[in-house]
Amino acid sequence: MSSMPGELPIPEMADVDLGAVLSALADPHRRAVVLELVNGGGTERACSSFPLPIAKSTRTHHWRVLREAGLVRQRDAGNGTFVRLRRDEFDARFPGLLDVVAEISAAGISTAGSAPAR
Amino acid sequence: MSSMPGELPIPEMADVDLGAVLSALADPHRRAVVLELVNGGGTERACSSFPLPIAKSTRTHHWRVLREAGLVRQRDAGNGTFVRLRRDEFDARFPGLLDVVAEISAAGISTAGSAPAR
DNA sequence: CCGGAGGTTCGAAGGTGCTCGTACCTCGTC
DNA sequence: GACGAGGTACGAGCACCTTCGAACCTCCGG
Repeated sequence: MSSMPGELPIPEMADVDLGAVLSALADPHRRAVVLELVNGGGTERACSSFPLPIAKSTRTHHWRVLREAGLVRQRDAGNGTFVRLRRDEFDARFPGLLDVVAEISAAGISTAGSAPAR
Repeated sequence: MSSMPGELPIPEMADVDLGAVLSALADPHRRAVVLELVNGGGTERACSSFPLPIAKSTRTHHWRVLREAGLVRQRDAGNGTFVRLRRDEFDARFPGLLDVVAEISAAGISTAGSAPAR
């Protein structure tokens, strides 16, 4: 439990369940967020910088789900909150999962121009 | 739409959504089944051969979910039904996903202490 | 000091998912 | 033909998920 200043509580990676992870990634909004984080290369991002077409309170809900599924770490900094993928930890516990999901999503989201088999 | 004798209707693989797949795999019972099928190497198996501790009607429900998520093909043969992974098709559309999930699950099922071969 | 942007909490509504029991069907077997 | 194993269809209960609005909080900037 990293009780660092502003750091929101997250589960021990060893306690994270694969079912919870898959459930978290099953939602389009959450998957889109994780996608951007993966493509962002481990950079920390402001929660407000994601163009999600949903209410504020719904966002808070989704951040909690992602946090409790062990996917992200969230930090409270003054007037805003920031998220960071738990890349290394997560990959150690679920090797290849993030990469595979990211690659598949990228292939499906592509501007239908370079999309292969269809 | 394979309307073969006894073949239950399944979606075109191109129409299968990643979210539906992840949802399907998020359930422990369904994941266990898929696991066994993956480890079974493409072999067809009787639906009744899975030791699921749930009611008959609940099984039917899970088979439908797996079918509609594009994961399995189901065949009605006389007094029983049989399932088969849509291995090749699925891998073409979601490369690596089954392998990754299978490997992670296998690692988690092991006696949780010994470092499994990786 | 005041306003607004960013977030959280709470409660509620609507939908979906997992579960079951019951009823019913279809084979294969005796 | 009767019976049982295997399955499906249907309805119900229950829990959870997603969504929202309203109220409230905390900062930063002017």
